[in-house]
Amino acid sequence: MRGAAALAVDERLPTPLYHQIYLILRNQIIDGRHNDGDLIAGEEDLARQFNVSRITARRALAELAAEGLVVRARGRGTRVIKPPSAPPIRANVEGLIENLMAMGLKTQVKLIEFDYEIASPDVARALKLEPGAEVQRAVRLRFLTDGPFSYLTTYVPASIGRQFGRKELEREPLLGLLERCGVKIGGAEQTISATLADTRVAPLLQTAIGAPLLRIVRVVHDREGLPVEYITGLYRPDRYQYRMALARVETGDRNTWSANLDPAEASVSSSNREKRK
Amino acid sequence: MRGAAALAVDERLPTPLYHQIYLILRNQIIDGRHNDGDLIAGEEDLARQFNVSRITARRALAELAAEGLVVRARGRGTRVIKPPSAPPIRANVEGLIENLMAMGLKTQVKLIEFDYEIASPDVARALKLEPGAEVQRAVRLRFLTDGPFSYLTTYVPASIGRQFGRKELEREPLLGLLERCGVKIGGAEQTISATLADTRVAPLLQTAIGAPLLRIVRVVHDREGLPVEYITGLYRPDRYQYRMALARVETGDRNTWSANLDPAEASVSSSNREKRK
DNA sequence: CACTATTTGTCCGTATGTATG
DNA sequence: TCATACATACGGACAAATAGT
Repeated sequence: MRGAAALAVDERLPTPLYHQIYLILRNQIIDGRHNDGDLIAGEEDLARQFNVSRITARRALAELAAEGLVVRARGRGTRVIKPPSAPPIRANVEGLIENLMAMGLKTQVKLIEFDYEIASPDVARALKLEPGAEVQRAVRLRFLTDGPFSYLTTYVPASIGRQFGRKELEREPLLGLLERCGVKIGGAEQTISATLADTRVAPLLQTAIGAPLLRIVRVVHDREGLPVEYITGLYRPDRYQYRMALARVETGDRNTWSANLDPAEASVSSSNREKRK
Repeated sequence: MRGAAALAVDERLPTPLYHQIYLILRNQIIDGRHNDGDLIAGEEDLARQFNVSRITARRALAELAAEGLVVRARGRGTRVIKPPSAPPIRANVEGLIENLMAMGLKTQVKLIEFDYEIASPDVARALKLEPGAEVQRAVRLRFLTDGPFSYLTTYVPASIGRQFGRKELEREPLLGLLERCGVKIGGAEQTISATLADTRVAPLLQTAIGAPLLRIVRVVHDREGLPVEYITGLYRPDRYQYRMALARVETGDRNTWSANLDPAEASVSSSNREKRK
């Protein structure tokens, strides 16, 4: 009895009802709960389901139609249009760090901001600098053929950053620049999370304000464990996803679980779907 | 010249202006751009920055204050209140799959829905079942001490799922149940992405509609490569983050990059911050 | 070819929320 | 606080296209 699960919208929220419903339906379609051409609930049905007026339900469907997720026709109902499969173009690399390099080489970059500034508390802590130390800060946009997919803010200790400038950053991946500065990169730690697009990044990433973004914060360190780069990346989830394979590894006689990241790769999907007319 | 970057709100969006501004300020505070007790822009300043009226700016600040992110006092301005550091409690496990098991054992689970149904197209494809095959579907909420942090929807082929029921699902992690059914788990593939909380999951995760969520879609397969479980998990990013360490590995004489996930772990942070009064 | 049921498209009037000055 | 403008949401009514009998 799936339909019995209480679907509800909340009138007290700042978001309009029609948009709440739109989001739910959109999720259902993207999650693959329908086949291409499937008939979905009409205006009257939706209105009953969500306990709203027909006009409100109608507007939610209109938003879906404006985005091209459904087609509507009088007397025929509302039908789901599945995107032309949008097969994820995967970077054919193995290994995560190699992948990071390959990404830097295969995509186009635009340098948005570049300056030297006093490290903010969080940045200083991550790079293990004393408060007040200077860092090089760069904001870059990364492009795929069909548009921007990532917004990267990088911090490098000024001592290292002085050895290259704007032009190098626009041409080469930062990891490569660091290596050429004599930094022996040992590894990295990263945290994957999610945020919303605010008014600064939304226009740059050509997405809507309040759209979900994948957020990856990474600290790269050299072989001595000294941090050399602090980067936070915001990614459009429709164009970039983090893919990895987990393999079970038997360790000795105990029936313990251990794991290993085997063929790890970030997949870049090229969906050309647009937001909000 | 960081402040010069054009901050703007979009009037064409369905979200009210005051709420857009609220989200921006909230992000800035959470991202650590201020220290505890820092003074932030007042009503007049905000109104100028975002090109809105003072009342609108005021309301954004009022929402922040209601959430406890700032304190406001006449004549003293608006000051940031940093959450009590909220140190992420890390699961002390090594290895990703082991981690998945440990998570299942250490956290509380509530079974929301449980039924058998015909596999939707995407589920059938992921589990390599022919269209129309039956699957066991379970929706679970996972709790930390301070509240829910993940919403999990799992699909298991009915042939396997018939061997356990509701009670087992509430007590044991699904991976353990599968093992006891004779399934030899070989590994998994997962994709990490981001979405928005819709009206179904938002109340369950005790978060706002439209809040960002980490989304992990995973297919677990046995040693023959046959899929045995399809799971999509939605996670509150303030309570659950995906942490991993990347290590550079020298492979032979070529100066190539290879990578390995070494001490991988998911960190669970216990922030007790509440949303929307 | 009706006739009908269904479903979308369009219109009205009204009440409330949002935002400005 | 007030007046104004616009968006949101409701209920109801009718027209137009489609599919089935």
